[in-house]
Amino acid sequence: MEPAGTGLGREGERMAAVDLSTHPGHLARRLQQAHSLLWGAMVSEETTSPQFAVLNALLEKPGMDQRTLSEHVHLDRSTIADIVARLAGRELVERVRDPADGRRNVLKLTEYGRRVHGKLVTRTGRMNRVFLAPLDGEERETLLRLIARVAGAAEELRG
Amino acid sequence: MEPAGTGLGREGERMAAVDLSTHPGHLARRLQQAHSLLWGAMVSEETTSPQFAVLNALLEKPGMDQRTLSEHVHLDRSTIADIVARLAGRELVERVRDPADGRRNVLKLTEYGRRVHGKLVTRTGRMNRVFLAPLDGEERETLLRLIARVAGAAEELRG
DNA sequence: CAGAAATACTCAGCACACTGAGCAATTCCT
DNA sequence: AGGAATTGCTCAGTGTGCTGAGTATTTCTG
Repeated sequence: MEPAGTGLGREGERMAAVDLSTHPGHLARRLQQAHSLLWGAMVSEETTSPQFAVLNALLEKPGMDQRTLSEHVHLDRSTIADIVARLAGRELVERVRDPADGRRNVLKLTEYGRRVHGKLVTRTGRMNRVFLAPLDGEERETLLRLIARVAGAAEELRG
Repeated sequence: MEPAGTGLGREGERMAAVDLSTHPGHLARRLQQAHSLLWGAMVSEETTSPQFAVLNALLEKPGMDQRTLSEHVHLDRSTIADIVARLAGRELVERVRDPADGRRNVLKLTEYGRRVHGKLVTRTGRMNRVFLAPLDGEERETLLRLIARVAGAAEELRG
């Protein structure tokens, strides 16, 4: 299965360097980085992609608390707190303490937040077409499906 | 080509929420995050995946300066400086001013750095098998190839 | 050879993303 | 009802990753 898998170099080489282009983690980082650069150029410099994910989730399910939101967009509770604080500071999101349960922050989009989301949806569609331009329709679908499968499985490993 | 592409909601909905699982950027972030979690559990808590990429590049081409290194691993010059500083602090990497060109830092692995790299290579192989376990052999190859194509093309867009 | 351009790096500032510790509020159990 | 466990959030600390400004060194040009 592995022709020269362990990478025993010739002569006195102790351990050969590895080809990073076969490492999914390295590729994932490059992909994410390339995406975030393109996002800044084609979608928005103010609102980042994770921020958009939060806006989108809150449009779909207003009234969520931060924990539920964090599960929804697959982000850490602390990270969500940071992002929500920034969005609240920019008046895109309204965050109020739940009077019925004093632990929770109840989150909703503001009218302005809905407007911004709408604008970003359009631009995001354009950007995704450019981003995936090197692939044909079937390849695009395959890529998204395979990433979702690997990411989903890895996320399962630690609830 | 797009059955209901623009997402015009029924009734008075202004702009429907989007399905993030069709957004490569969101999936890329999840993939990277899941990977980094698994890395911490299966490979190393001290040495991160980008740090390993740097060690690996320096094993392959000792004597590089930071700029060359940054192109090699697709990381920013500032980010490389941070990472190299951490690795140098842990005595994994030797960083000396080039006497022939006082602008450059010449970088090399220490003997200790080579030992650490060797240990990580083995563990990284194990981890990658677990990470990609949900896919069969052909799917793995496809996933890596498609990511590399999209990332490479996007990196081209801005030299 | 002196000034200008290019190169390599550093530094500050911001955003994301995690862990672990701690606080406050609620719920559960006796 | 009262103490324990759970839940939701915040805060501090670390690492990754970018931009933009600034510094030092080398190279290019007149």
